[in-house]
Formats: sequence, structure tokens, C-alpha cells
Amino acid sequence: MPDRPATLRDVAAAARVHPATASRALNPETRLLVSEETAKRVSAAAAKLGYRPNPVARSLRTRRSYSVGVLIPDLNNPLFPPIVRGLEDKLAAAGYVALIGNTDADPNRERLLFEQMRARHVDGFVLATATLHDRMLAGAAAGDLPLVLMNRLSQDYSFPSVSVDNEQGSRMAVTHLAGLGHARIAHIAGPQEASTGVSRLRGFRDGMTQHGLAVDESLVVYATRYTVDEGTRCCRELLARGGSFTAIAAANDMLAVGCYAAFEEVGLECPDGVSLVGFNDMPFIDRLRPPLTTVRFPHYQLGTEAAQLLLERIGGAEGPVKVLYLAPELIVRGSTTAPALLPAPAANDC
Amino acid sequence: MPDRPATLRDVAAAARVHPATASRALNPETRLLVSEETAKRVSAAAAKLGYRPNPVARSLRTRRSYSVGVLIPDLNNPLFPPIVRGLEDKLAAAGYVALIGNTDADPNRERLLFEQMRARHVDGFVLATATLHDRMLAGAAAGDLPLVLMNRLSQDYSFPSVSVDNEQGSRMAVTHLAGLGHARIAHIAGPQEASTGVSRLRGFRDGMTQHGLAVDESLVVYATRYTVDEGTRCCRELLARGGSFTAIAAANDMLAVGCYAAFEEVGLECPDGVSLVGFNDMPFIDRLRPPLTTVRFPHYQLGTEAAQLLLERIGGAEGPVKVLYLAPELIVRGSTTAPALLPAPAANDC
DNA sequence: GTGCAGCGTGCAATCGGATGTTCACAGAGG
DNA sequence: CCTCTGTGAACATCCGATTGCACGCTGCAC
Repeated sequence: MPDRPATLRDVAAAARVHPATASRALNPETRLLVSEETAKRVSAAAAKLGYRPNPVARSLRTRRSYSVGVLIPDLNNPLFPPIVRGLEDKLAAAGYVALIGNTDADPNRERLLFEQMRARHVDGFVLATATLHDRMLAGAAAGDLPLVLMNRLSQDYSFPSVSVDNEQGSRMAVTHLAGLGHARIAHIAGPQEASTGVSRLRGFRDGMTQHGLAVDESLVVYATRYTVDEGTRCCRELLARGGSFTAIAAANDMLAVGCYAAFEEVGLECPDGVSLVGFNDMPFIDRLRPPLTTVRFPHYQLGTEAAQLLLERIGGAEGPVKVLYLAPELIVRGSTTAPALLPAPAANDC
Repeated sequence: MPDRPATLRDVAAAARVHPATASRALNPETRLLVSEETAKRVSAAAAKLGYRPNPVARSLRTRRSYSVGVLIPDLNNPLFPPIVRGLEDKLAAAGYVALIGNTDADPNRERLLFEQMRARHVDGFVLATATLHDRMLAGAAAGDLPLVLMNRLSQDYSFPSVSVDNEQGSRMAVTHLAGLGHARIAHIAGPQEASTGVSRLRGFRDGMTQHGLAVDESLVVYATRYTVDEGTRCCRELLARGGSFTAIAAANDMLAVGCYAAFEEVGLECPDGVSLVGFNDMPFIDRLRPPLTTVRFPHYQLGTEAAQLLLERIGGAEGPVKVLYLAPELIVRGSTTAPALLPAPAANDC
């Protein structure tokens, strides 16, 4: 109680037992090994002294740090804070803390952070940064460190994962646009190293086919990153190509925000001149000009589910690897409407 | 190299020295105690074995965890991610990691997180959650744990701190509005337990006086939290009070966003019907409808400066407590314009 | 009355690295 | 030739909690 925080020995001394006994009495798992009476005495002493076990000493002995590494591309992307909160809240409830690392989509940085966290003896990892053919995952797969993928999946390795059903979400976006009467729909695809980019593109193609619409390859542009600037660049390119389109399905909301900027540059009105659909329903996207129609999934829950999977793995669960898909939901807002009655004739194509 | 990661003993054995010697050879501070030749041999052995010191064991002995606790109200508030990144980047450069805790503005949660992080033996704290008369800080001030305040200051205790010059920023907002010709300016004040709420209100009053404008107390409403919903509630109240005003200065951007919602409810146009100024220039606020005029400060830098102060403190810097103010900057966007030529006569007041 | 099981507890080793103290040895000076 | 000094490495201990093992005691059975 004075300056030095109480240690287990202090508690043991106060309860007139051996430190080992005190340890067992205070640990729920071993409390059975100690008589009811001594256990109470020890607990009382611990409470009186305000004893807090030293997690560092415990970690040293048990080889468990009760911390996990979380790698995300960038905390500044509004999609991630709610996911991270889900993770942290769930982990905290189990006594774990999360170490957050921002990779900025740089594989070297990712590797570095991974190693640093490993050096800190984290008990597991949650990665939101996986690429389809991830060299880093190759190493991780060999190790016995629990690892869970979130949002993005890997193709080459099988890890427990949580993500939204991207194909389905993308199809829903197309269906919505087709239902409004759009036929010439452009797609700004995400990075094709990421599963989200590939799946959403596949869903896009799939949806078009389902509705008997042709995919004009000149109306598909590929973003190299999920950023506003890339969205602007891709949208500019679409506009420059001159192929007439009445709607854009963007692979995520950041890209869609970039489209708004490109529209503004050329005085194109949304949704009157062009409809736009995003993906993610990230925070504040409903307050843009106009509010963005997009595909929603439960961000917070993505985090909690990922944490859950990781905790199971850390807890020693063997069994088959779980891969969880969350259902997407289309949120219709002001950025989509029926195309103008007379779409400009596609001069280039005939 | 095999399955077990190499320990200091392994390195020592490989270099044919005692573990203690190996320890000194690898530690830059004690390397002088060892002969050049052995030091090299040990380093070589360490490199060959891929030796990584176990930070847990080191922490146990040195009582340094190389981790710091960071308490923020809510990571979902877009203001914080850039600040946190600044913190993390700076801390990482010094070998530290940040443990992030979200208090949700709940003093009990704050205290709990504080205690849990202390139990984990963090080397210091950065708090963005201080209240003016903070009971928790009282305890912390007594302890010898380095602690830095960020964004919000405390009145009763003197801690190293970094914040924006809130009064100045608030005055700048008023000056801008006054310059446009606004005379009846409302203020949505922030929580008065937080220094930001108080300082911005003071800056508001001050600015009004400077421009020879009277502060109508019926045009000042107090938000209990910095949330969109509170902004909407306060704005509704302003509108309901019937006092005519042509502009609102909100104590932060979240409150301002809430105002937009309230305007929409009653069909009030911004900026034509009413001008609006926020505070913080949080990410994406420039893409709202209309883009918000607001007071900017360098978020990322706030984080790095806070980290810097903390690192100095952890490093043992004594000296006087540093209190840093970052300069605010007014960012004029579409939410402010000159008032309508004939403001509605203030029927209620005459 | 001896034997054995079982429960509760104490003992000591351990996790991996840091550090105060001791010790061996080489070189210098008397 | 012997002592003294200083350097560099070894030894031992410590940080605080966990845990395999051993020991003592009680109680029941043979």
C-alpha cells in the first residue's frame, strides 16, 4: 500500500501462506487446489493490500502477453475506426489489448510491424491487410502463431477470416442500378491484389450478366489503391475515354468520394447526370453531397467477430478453419436515380 | 534458429562468454564495459542466431515496458485518428507502442482503463480526455508516472500539454462572421467540464465584444457532449427559442454537422438562410453539404508533439512543465456568407 | 497397526535478461 | 620479487509470478 505496489509475496505474508499457495488461491483455474478457507484468507489479504498481479512477470512465466497485433492499412480511413473498436472492445473483455499498426499499404512496413509485434510476443494477429498472394502470410502460416484475416482474404493460405460477402454486395449494387433503368454501367475496380477488389469486380460482372447487360471493358478502370485521389483519377479516366455511361459502381466509398470531385471538375451533376454507388457505408458518407448510395455491412461486428475467432484460436481451438461472411445490405440514398430519359447516343460505339 | 527463439544464453554460449557479458555487449549503454573484441564476437553470434531480446523479460527487470497508455473519448470521432497516428508514429520511432483506450466520455470507464493500463506497467500516459477538475488527475499527479495532456487541459493540475489556442480560434471564427456582416451570432458551446468548451466560449464572447457586438444569452446553448446528436438538439433549441440569428458558431465540427441536420428539418438553407462555422476541420468535413467553414489546427502534429513531451518526461527530463499551443487557422468554405440584406425583425425581442 | 490414497501446502526451479559484486589476470611500480 | 592497480569477464542475485514435485497430515481399509 505505501509506495511499492503489493506483490504476491506481500499477500502471501499477510495471509500467512506460501507465495505459491497465494498464487493458486488467486487464480480461478487453480483455486480448487486450495482449501476454501485459505482461499478466502488470501483473497481478503489481496483485497486489503490492493494487490494487482504484475502482468509482465506473469507473461514471462506463462509465455502469454495478453496482447495481439492488429495491422490495418490506415487508421485515417474512416472504415477502420469502428472495426478497430469492435476488436478492442471484444479483446478487452477477454483481458487482451490490441497493438495497432498502420501499414500504409506498404508491404515492407507491414513486414516490419509484424516482426516488431512478434518480438513483443503478441499472442496472435489480426490482419486487415492481406493480399491474395501474400508472401508474409507464407511465413506466418508456417509458424504456430494464431492469425485471423479481416475484411480481406488470402487465396493461397487458409486462415480463419471474417469478411463481407463482397460478390453479393457488388451484385446488389448492380441490381439496384439495373432496376433504375441503367444499362451502361461503369466500374471502378479496387486493387486486384486484394480480395475485395477481385470479388467486387467479379460480383459486378456477375450482376451485369444476370440482368442481361454487357460489360464494356472500356468502362472498367482499375484503382491501384482505395483512396479518394485514386477515385478521382479513375473517374477522370472514365470521363476522358468518352464511352457513354449513366452510372458508376465504385469498389468502395473512398473511390466514390473521389468520383464526386471528378464530377465537380466537369460540372457533372449527381445523380441527375450520373448515378453513383459505393461500397462500405463508411461513417459520414451519408452526409456527403449527395448522400451516397452504398453497400453496408456491420463494421463493428466485423471487428468483434474477428476478435472472437482469434480468441478461439489462442484458446487452443483446433478444428477446421472458420471463414465467416457477413451479409451486405444495400443502402439507397441520393446518389442514384433513373437515367435521363434519352441517354446520349453512344456515338463511339455504333 | 530451430523452433525455440534464441535467448541471451544461447548467444552467450555461441560466443563462449557468460550471459552477463553478452547482455552488456549488446546493450549500447554498457558496451564500454566489454572489450572491443568480445563485443564483436557477441554481436556476430547474436546476428547469426537471429537473436531478439525478449521485451517481457527485460521489462520485468528494468521496470520499463516501452508502452504508453493513450486515452481518447472515441476513436470513431474523425478528429482522433490523425492525432493517434501522429502519436503512434512518433512513439514507434522511439521504440514505444501505444495502447489505445476509448472512454466514451465516461469517467468510470476512464478510471478503469487507466488502472488497467497502469497494471500493465505502461511507462506513461497521454490523455485527451481531461476535464477541468479531474478527480482522476488528482491521483495521477501524486504518482510519479509521466502524464501528458492533449487537446484538453486541466485547471487544477499542471501537466505538460499540447492543445490548440482555442480562444484565438474561436475569436477568428467570430471575426470572420462579423466581417461578413453578421451581428446576431449564436453559439453552441461545448461541454463546460472540458477546457475546449470553456475556452471556445470565452473566445466567442471575447470576439463579440471586440467587434462591438452584444452577446445575447438566449443565443448561447450548451451541448453536454461533442456529438452530432447534441448538435442537432442544441440547434433545434436555438430555432425553437425564436431569437433571430443569422449565424452560428459551433464549438466543434460534430456539433456543426448536427446543425445541418436540424436545418434540414425546418427547411433552412445554409449558407443562404444561416451561416455556420465549426471547429477542428476534421477529415471529410470539407465534403459536406455545404463544405464547412471551420477552424483548423494540425491534428497529426498535435499527436507528435504530445508524444515528444511524453518521451522527454519518460527520459527523465525534469525542468518546468511545458505547455504547448498550436496556432489555429480559419478555413473559409461554403457554409458562411453575408447575411440576407433584411434580417427578419426580431419580433420577440422588441 | 500398518499401508495407501488424497488433499492441501510448501519448496524450489523457472521464465530471460539486467546488474552489483567478486575474481582472475596482466602490467606497472617499489 | 612482490604488491598494487585496473580491466574485463564470471558469478550470483533479482525482477514477480507460475508450476512440477515432494512432503505431511488425515482418514479409510485391510
